[in-house]
Amino acid sequence: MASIKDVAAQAGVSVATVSRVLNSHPSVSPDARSRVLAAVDALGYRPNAVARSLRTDQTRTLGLVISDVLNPYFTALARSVEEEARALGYSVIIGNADERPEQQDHHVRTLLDRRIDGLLVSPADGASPLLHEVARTGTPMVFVDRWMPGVDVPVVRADGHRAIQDLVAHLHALGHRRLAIIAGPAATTTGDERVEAFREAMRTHGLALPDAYIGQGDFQADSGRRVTEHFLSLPEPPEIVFAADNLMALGALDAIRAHGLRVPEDIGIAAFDDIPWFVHTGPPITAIAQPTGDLGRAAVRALVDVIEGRPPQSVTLPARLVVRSSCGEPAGGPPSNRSDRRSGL
Amino acid sequence: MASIKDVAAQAGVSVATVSRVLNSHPSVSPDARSRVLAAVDALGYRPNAVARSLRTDQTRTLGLVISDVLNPYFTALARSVEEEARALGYSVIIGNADERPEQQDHHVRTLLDRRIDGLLVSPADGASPLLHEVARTGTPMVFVDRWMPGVDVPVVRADGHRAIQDLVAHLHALGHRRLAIIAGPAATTTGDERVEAFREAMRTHGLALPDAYIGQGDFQADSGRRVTEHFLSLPEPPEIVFAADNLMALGALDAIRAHGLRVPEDIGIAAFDDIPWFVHTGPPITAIAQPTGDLGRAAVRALVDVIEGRPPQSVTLPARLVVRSSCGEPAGGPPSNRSDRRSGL
DNA sequence: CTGCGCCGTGGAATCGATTACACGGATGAT
DNA sequence: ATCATCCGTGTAATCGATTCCACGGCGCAG
Repeated sequence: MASIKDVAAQAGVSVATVSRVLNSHPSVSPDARSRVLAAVDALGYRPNAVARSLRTDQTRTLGLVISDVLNPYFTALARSVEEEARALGYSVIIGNADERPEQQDHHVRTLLDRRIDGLLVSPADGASPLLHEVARTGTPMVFVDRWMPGVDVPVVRADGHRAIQDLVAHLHALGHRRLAIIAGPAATTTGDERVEAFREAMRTHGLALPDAYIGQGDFQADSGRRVTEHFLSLPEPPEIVFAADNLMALGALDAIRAHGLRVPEDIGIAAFDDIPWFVHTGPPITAIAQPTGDLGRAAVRALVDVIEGRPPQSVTLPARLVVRSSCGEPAGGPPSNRSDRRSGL
Repeated sequence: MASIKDVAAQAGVSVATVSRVLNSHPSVSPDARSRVLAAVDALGYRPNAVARSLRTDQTRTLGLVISDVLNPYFTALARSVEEEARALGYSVIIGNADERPEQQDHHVRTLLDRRIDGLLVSPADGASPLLHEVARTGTPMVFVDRWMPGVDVPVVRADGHRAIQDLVAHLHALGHRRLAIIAGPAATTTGDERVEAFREAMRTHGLALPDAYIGQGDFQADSGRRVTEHFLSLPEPPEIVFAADNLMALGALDAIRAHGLRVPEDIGIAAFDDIPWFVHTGPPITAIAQPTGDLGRAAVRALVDVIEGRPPQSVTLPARLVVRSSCGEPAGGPPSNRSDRRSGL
């Protein structure tokens, strides 16, 4: 592969001049510039980003460590992150933690070894010493979706409090009283937060939330299955199961189907995260939608602000309830939810 | 951030010795080794991968350019690719083409600029001059899922011929005669191939496949919607719509729902690609499943073979039909498909 | 006419690693 | 005792870029 030396030789100038042309430095004669450009073209020369990074101490690359690539919520996030980053002249390297703290740390370390300019993380684990260390050493970092309490880093996330209140109000209005939740890992802020918001909403509506109705999941489908099995085995099973993410909702559906039960007649279901498929499940699933696109864009902007020395901003955007029929037919009869005419994918 | 010089100073040795310890070169005294290790630990030193790559001319990184991150098939593929690569000591940088040739080329170029050791591509476009060029210059490359005819590069993919034959046989047995297909872009091999296999299977069963029943899609949900609208407006609409990927199936469902039609009573649906949600759609969708995990692993192994100078192998694995109820109840009555008890996500 | 300053350019240092080569000392063979 | 060998180590070249500094030539002002 041709190097800058080859270009310099071909153009009859020094490497310094070639570099100046390539970086559009002002003081280069039109003559030299065109000879360099011609040589670049002739040789199909492309600057070696590795060498350039070594010298300039910047890679124009962002690291994004997401909790799970198989989760449509995170891929939607990843997509908007990459798009915004590209628009700002950065590339993105994605690391998939698979909800496993060791794997998260592995990716963080690898990304740091490659000297990425900044890190976007959705921590799979509230207590990673490595991430604490990273924050302490001043590596530009922004948390997205989840965060770590006590770490002074901008956070970009959606707030589900209001939407969860709306959800419980909706369920209450439909006559449901026994509501259960499949929680995310307590080690994640989103896990905690959603349970707390749910608990609070239940209190607001004068409903009890017994411990038996709080199942411990891990944001993966299997745990949704397991917890739902448990709910169904209770002497008095819940009327509604609310899953704290879409994959656990998938698992819950698996379990319900395995028991030969019908939704919503025998048991209702709702989920945090809205995905295109929820429109077409049997029945369509009531969900809380997050503004993934805005989240991704805001996260990148905050991170780039840190990197380029501007004061960054934490951002919290509201999530919103999307009512479908998985908890019983909303008043007014047959499906008429206009927002569902297109899946938006 | 501490460099190798700092470690050398701290340990009282030269940088060469530090490097030797780090690369477990044999001739280092136990004493020096332990002093270096202590210094590394004290300083929290991590080798700069950028500098290392510049010197050794290898990055131990693979590039993966997929057609669409929002497509669960490709994220499943990406996950298995990353896993296998990690097992072999490589990292993976994912580029998302979004089914757009320019964006694909953008990522290919960026990856090459970073001097990745090898490239895994699922070409969004049959004729990218850039990819031709890359193949010609001998950059290690392997095609996965889709390929480019006439480019001499190993291909790892699933073969759907047999599964499509099985699908048409199944539909024929259910009494369906008017089958339509939503094809992928003709510029992709998978697009072409699936139509051809379908056409052949129709012929085998003595069925006609009029041009009006071949809709042109682009592997995205919107096109599935559009093509299905068209099918439904035909004087004699098809009894079954077969979508060449899962996103177009999603779009088809959107269109069918918008028309207030029921599946499978009014119209049946089947899809290429199986995803966990197909079990829970209303009704569960008959699909052709690809062995994504094996595909990803085989692709990485083939690529690493090329990189490390071993003879690589093209691999073709069979896809298989998974019958559910979206085309009508299979003989034997109510759902009893054991393979659907768990979603496998 | 002289001198100052600017412009275009090249030489060389630099980034942080790896590694070829040289060198001194110890060891073993004769 | 002598010499070859080997081991552990350090010096310095190198990878491919960027960028500081110096230098020659030219234009312009005094």
